[in-house]
Amino acid sequence: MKKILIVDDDAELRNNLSEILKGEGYHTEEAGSGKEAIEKAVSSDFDIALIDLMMPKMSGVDVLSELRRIKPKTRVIMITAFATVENAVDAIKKGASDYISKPFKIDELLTTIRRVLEEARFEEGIMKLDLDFTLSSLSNYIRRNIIRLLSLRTGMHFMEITRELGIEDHTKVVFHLKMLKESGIIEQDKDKLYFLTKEGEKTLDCLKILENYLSNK
Amino acid sequence: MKKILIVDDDAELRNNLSEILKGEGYHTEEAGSGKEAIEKAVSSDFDIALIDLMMPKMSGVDVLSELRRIKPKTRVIMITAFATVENAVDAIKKGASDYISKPFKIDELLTTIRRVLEEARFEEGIMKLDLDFTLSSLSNYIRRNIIRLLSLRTGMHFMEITRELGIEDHTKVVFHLKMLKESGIIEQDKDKLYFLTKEGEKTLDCLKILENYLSNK
DNA sequence: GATATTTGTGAAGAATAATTCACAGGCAAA
DNA sequence: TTTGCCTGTGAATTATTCTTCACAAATATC
Repeated sequence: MKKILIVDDDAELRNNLSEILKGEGYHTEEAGSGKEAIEKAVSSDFDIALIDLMMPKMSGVDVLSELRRIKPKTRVIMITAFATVENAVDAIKKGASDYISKPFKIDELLTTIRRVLEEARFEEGIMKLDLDFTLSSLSNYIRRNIIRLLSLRTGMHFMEITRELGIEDHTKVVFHLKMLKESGIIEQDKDKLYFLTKEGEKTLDCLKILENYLSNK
Repeated sequence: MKKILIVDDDAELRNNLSEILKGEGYHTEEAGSGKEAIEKAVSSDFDIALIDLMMPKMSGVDVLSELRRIKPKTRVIMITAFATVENAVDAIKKGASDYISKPFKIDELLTTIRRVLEEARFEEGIMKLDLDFTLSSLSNYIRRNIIRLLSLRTGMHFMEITRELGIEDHTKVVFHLKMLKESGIIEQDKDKLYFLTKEGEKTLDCLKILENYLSNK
């Protein structure tokens, strides 16, 4: 069940929203202030936070910023009575997923929530793919060595790599180079020199992190 | 061929040592000062550095510290004329692999070198194994999910896990649980509850690190 | 231009990992 | 005692990954 945090200083509106969302099958919690919102967010993982822009003390934008910092996975939908382009753009820039203005039709809100959840699901899938890719690239000893080699001496020829690895059958190296190329970890320039891509450097970082972590036991 | 860097301000001793070690089948290079030693170490990977503790300007301990920083894989054997417990302990604490005092019998030195090389080989093997293990455990989606599950809710029954994963064929889960058990990542108590081991928590940490790293792009 | 070296392709096969299926002991509830 | 669910085993099958081999285009070298 998806969890939604409702942040608004208007208790009646909070209650109404909460009832409606519960009726739609969501789990909801309410916060009457920015401070309360952050406290609840710390102790629990919400899928979505509906945040009123205009609140006394801590403004909605402040709550947004803090929430994004502590729970980057929680999607934020900003709600406000005074819709201006500036406010909206500002909120989106600061990481809000969407922005709707009071008074809103409840269907509009529900649609927005569903879309944002769908987006989250999709992006999570993308991340899963990235992780799979990275891990499967790193899972092979030869590929790890190729990555390390290319990080030390950037721009190596095929035969250089093969010899450095001490592998007799060059087509074996071709195989792993191809895999790394397909994963976007390495690339070749016009002179056939192999390089680590940006992604490849990130992957190498991951490897180093793991090695460090495992060696400091 | 193993590469040894000899660091001593006494040119004659350097030469003698170098000749002997070459005779034993090692590749050697010489450095007459700490500065020179670091320069050579930067541009080349040595398996072992023999460092005299007492040198003008940059002391052997300073060379040791710097070398450990830039080339952690190079093993260091400290050599000194004035063997004191304090010096020895200090050097070992700072990462020297061993410590011998002048005048030394050449056999003593050769034995020490062989032992240190053997240790290095062993430790490298262990680390490679650990890394392979960890990566292959993490390389599977189902296993990653099991690890995550057990980190959230420690001590789960087999069927709980299976249902939570939404997998119909329970024997599939058995397979991955068995693999994780064999890898020492999870274990079962007398009530058949599954738990993450210490190693498992470390593995989970690795996973989290990677996820965080990949998501903040 | 001939020859050698580099940099590949594609298919077959071996090795390893993962899934599926048939079955079974243990235990708790009816 | 029977029924049903939990927790498995072991073997057969399928999928995936890796290696090997026979061959070849492109480039460099003599």
